[in-house]
Amino acid sequence: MSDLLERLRGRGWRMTAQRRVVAEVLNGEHVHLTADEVHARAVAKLPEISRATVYNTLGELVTLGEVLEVSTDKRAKRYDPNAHRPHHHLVCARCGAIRDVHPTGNPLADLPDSERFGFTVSDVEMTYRGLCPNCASA
Amino acid sequence: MSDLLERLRGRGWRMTAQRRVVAEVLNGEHVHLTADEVHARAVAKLPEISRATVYNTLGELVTLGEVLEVSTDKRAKRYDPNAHRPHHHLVCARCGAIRDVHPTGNPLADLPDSERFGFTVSDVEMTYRGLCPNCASA
DNA sequence: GCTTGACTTAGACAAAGTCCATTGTAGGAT
DNA sequence: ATCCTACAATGGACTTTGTCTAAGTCAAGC
Repeated sequence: MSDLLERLRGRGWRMTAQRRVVAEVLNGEHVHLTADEVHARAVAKLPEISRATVYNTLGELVTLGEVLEVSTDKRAKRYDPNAHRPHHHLVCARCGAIRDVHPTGNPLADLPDSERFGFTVSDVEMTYRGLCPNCASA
Repeated sequence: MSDLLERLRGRGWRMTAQRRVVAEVLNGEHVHLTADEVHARAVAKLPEISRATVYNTLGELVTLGEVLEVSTDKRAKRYDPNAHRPHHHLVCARCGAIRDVHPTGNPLADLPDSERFGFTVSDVEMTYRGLCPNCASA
């Protein structure tokens, strides 16, 4: 976590209380929070932080590649602090719980040229859907 | 297209002018429209149709499995009338163009049990990202 | 300890979608 | 053919998620 702050400082980031708090929230719990949840947790640590700042900071972290935006749920973007190991997601269709997963195989190779329509394909994002143990038993 | 209307009627759907128009819009163009675009096209055919009705009808079509919700873009849901042949999506990172694609392989089999966390996994959604020929040459 | 430009703030604004009370109507019953 | 009624549509207020702006604040270099 302090390494994250180090990296950011190394990139010429001006370190402010607000940015530190946002970075701490993301590093603290390895879950996938929405911007609003990040804001709520940030407010708990620094009451006067504003919504705009949280949005700005999240946006900067995404630009810097320190955090990923995930949109498994169609309501709000979620932020994934685990940006350094590529991975996909497994989402509970009922409660929305998200886990990081690492499928085998190379999905990029599974898209034949004839299915590329001239696109330069650079990335795949896979979202597995199902029911988590809790929701399945309910 | 009339088969869509037939199927719906067969399922006890009450057929109204509004629903017919929405179904026609979706069947007419095999592109991925946002709810607002559907609404705009529906208004062209039936000026007094309301936004809420379009949203309701789209939601019902999704529930009935006649149409898929796609959220490749994080702004708005898009609706994919091609619900009967399973497929994935290829999205241009710059202009947002979407194509349906059919990768080879079975991505569900690529998720080992150890990566399922007790979930009952039923579905995968793959989004390939890249640049379309137009945007790549620009 | 100043200065300065980057950062933060609050609140207005915007886009996408939902809710609800009221009005309308499809389709079965008569 | 007409009537009934449950289901559907309407429109406008509301909510959620996110962006923008003008003015104030402060981290860091000197």
